Amino acid sequence: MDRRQRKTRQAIFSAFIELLSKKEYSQITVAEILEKADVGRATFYAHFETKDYLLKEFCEDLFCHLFDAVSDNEKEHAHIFNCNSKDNVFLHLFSHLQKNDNNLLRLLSCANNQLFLQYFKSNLYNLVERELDKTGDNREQDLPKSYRVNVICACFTETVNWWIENGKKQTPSQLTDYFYKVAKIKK
Amino acid sequence: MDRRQRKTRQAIFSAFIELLSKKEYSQITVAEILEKADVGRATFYAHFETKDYLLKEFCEDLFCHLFDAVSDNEKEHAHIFNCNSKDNVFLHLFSHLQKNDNNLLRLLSCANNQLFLQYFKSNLYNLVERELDKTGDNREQDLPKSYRVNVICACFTETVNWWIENGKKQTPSQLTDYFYKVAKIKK
DNA sequence: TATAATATCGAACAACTTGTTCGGTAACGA
DNA sequence: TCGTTACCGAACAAGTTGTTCGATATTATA
Repeated sequence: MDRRQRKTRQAIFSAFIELLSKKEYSQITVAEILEKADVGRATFYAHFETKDYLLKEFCEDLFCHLFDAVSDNEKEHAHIFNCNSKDNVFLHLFSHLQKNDNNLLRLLSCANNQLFLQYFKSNLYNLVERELDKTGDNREQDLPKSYRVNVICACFTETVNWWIENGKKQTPSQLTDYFYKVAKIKK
Repeated sequence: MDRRQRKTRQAIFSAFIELLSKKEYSQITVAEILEKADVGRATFYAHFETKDYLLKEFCEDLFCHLFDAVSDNEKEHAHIFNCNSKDNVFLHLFSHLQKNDNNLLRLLSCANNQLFLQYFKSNLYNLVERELDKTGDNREQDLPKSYRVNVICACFTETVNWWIENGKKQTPSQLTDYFYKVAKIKK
């Protein structure tokens, strides 16, 4: 990718983040993004078909990085973020969230949180499914597997949401503790 | 309220429901609503400040009816829907949903479901809190009460969501059973 | 360094959307 | 019956979206 393209793309993403933390997604206009990113109108549309596509690509970038980091840790027990390799995946996720990687928290706690939580949840699904398979947990309860996975995802998401809305007072390991209590997953 | 006002309001709501089940909320224009409702532009804006206010009032109408019905049942053990008064509130809610009162299911299962699930959840909060107080459940676990309530709401909402997305195969009492298993509320 | 490719600019553009205004008409409640 | 008020419809300004174009600057590459 051309350096100019990278720069433009980054400028647009940065402007977008800043605006998102101030106002609702639907209230943001392309003109505002252009001004803040200092980018021409035609250039914007050369990168993104519409504002919705900007959001989509933006979220994909964001969450891919987060979940890739977690998955890498799972496989190689060591990755770019230098986490404790013995962490379980959920503690790991909570830790990344606390470290505020990629301004993720800023987005999850703004007025647009529902939008991001949605993306967040869908990324979570595979992770939870893998975790359940690993522990053989789902056989113990007389519940459809997809139901159990969905509920656990919802619990995790709600844990993050609650944590943010209540001032982020708990540590990642406390959150993990809470989460395991309500989700009742085998350790 | 003037009969003309009632009729106009209802016409707009109906048009809105129909459009919502076909396309995304953000893609719906006021002009489309006007055409389907057969109502003048000025009239629309005499009723609702903006499209967002239309959504807000619409949701309030919708969920107030549902949750009022449930609350009434709780208090008086008999209400307009002629439900079994011995039902617990959650079974009661699932039953109403299955009966498709007020086209709620149509809305909860369309592309805009997140929009409504959000409203749904906020209405659920008080209900769950009351239920926990009644059973004294929250004292048993070493978890903040607001956290527990939020998680239970999320579980309920996710149960509904999962049920709809998987073809509504379960009965209300099965759903209640599932829900109690994952939420672990005292009966 | 020279060259070809291409990303950006900026300005203008049509099409559409939003929310308001206003005089005339019809339906309503009392 | 009569005064009130909701509705109509048409027009309107302001703002937004997405496109087009030629000119300019940056880039990768040979």
